[in-house]
Amino acid sequence: MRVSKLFGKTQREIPAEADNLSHQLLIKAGMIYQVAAGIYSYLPLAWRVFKKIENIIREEMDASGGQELNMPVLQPLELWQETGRDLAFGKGLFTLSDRRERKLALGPTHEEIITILASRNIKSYRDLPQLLYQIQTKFRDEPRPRGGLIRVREFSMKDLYSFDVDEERLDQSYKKMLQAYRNIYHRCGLIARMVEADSGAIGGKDSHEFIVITETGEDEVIYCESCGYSANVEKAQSIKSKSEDENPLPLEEVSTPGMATIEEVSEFLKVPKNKTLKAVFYVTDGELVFVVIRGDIEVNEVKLKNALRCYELRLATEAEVKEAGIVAGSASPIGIKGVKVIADESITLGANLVAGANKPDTHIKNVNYPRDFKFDLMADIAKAKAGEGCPKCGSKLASVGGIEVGHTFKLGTIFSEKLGAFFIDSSGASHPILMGCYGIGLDRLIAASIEQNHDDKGIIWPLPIAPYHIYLCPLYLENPEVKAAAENLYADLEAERLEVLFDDREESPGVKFNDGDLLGIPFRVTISPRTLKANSVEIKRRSEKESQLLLLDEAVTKLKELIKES
RNA sequence: CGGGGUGUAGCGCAGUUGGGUAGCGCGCAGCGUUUGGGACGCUGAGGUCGGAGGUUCAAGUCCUCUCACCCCGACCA
Repeated sequence: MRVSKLFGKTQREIPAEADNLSHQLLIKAGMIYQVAAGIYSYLPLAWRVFKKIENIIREEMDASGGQELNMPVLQPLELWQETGRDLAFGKGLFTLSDRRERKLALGPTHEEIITILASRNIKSYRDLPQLLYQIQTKFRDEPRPRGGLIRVREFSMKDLYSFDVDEERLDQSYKKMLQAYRNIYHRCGLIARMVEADSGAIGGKDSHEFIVITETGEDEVIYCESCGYSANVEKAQSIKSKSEDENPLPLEEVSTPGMATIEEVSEFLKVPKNKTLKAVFYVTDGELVFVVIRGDIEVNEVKLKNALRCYELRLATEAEVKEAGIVAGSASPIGIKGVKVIADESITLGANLVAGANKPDTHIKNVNYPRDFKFDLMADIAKAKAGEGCPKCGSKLASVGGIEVGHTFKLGTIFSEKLGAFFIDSSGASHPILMGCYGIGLDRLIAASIEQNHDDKGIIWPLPIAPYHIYLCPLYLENPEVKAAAENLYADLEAERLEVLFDDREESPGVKFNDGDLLGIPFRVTISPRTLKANSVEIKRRSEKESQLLLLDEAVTKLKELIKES
């Protein structure tokens, strides 16, 4: 490909709205163009990267026994109502009506469709196991698209679904996929960390995410250096500090004028935050919920949502709290009525705590559970923090940010039961098929790869996903010798079917070098009067500083070797 | 949806306070001189000032409504 003909221009300045690194570089390199919030066009260079990633994924899926198929984007909304996932996805589901006013959804994922498909085509244990996948466009009306390709509304996902006869076989399929995923990330030049995850709207039991650690990641991983435990913060557990055992003292009301937050109360009463109780109010599917948790711990809303088995969860407004007759700032589980109370397990860690009094400007000292209050449900709804104890080994937990580039779920039988995907075993008995699902976001993989492979000059593509392998960069093209040598070398490289981007523009060396670095092509081949004097070309890896001279005659063979080795 | 911000040439911005000729840099086109890490000179093209309505002799600037985009939070590949 000749740069002079390449569709898409590099930019010297980046649009103000791009503040994420991969987003900035993709735009600066002229690889993507934003059409609307979370909707992008891919220009030829980025599209080549996309297709390479797609092929790597396809190869790995096929190698582990997957069969590729294709399912529709347009899906009847009824199907979603049948599994209740129209509610689970809520507004995230793009919906529309056809000319007969039939409701349709744009598929955000395909468990429903694939399960129906399985129910028609899998009848016997002899038909199992199956690994079925597609690489296809998904639509999700994200509340807030962001970060360029990291979070978009229209994106490409490889989604594979496994079908097995029992848990044990499901585990085997699951393991197979985990290994395929590791291969994929490795081949894309990514270091991805596998962590325990919440299964969210997809549902199911075991779930893992693959997170690429980056500076600008939107996910948080809690992990343990010593035993290797790692989990998304949404799922992570931790051992919280416990205050010293004390004998319960009698309740005592204290005046706390104007003190509403835990900080204020703890400061005012000279009591550490972990010896206070905090009240937090949520509204879930229309109902007010009172959450009690130790003052120094934050509520993990994902865990809370799971504990309540609800679709919608949000913090209650002040008005809603007031309307329920609760005194914000001094709310207390003691003597509260008419509200569902959820307690975090942390309330058992410590004695003689400070809680609200359900009276303005008043708190109560020496509150002890179970002596002083009751609740409707106790669960682990605490957010884990770095510095707390590892749930597996007790060592100190740490935290890092990253981008989720893959998610796997053991679905079990939730979909097969709802949608009637059963098989007959060898004894003639009918069972629901055990399912798993496994997703990788391709667009995000591109973004993550840039986040992990770049320098201040631009992108450094790992060879397997680079749009081209060689940046052929002649200097002083108006010099006939340079011109002839460059054209010849270009023709020879093309003849060997090497992937060459030929910068045939009459630009200054600085412009060419900078563009080459920005585009991140792995090998740069420079030809100039200087190199020709030695009858040679200069070769430089994008990832390294040093360059080397190669004889012109040997250049093609040598480059071929270098690319093969990489 | 809650909070914050921005819309003026392809990109980055000034001009809005105090209404009166549409500006700068980069990029783009032509010519010339340069050029081993984003060169310089000259000439030129490019604008519904996000949109609609209003006030005014006159609106990029004032008023009303509206749309889009970005950032922080709830969502997730």
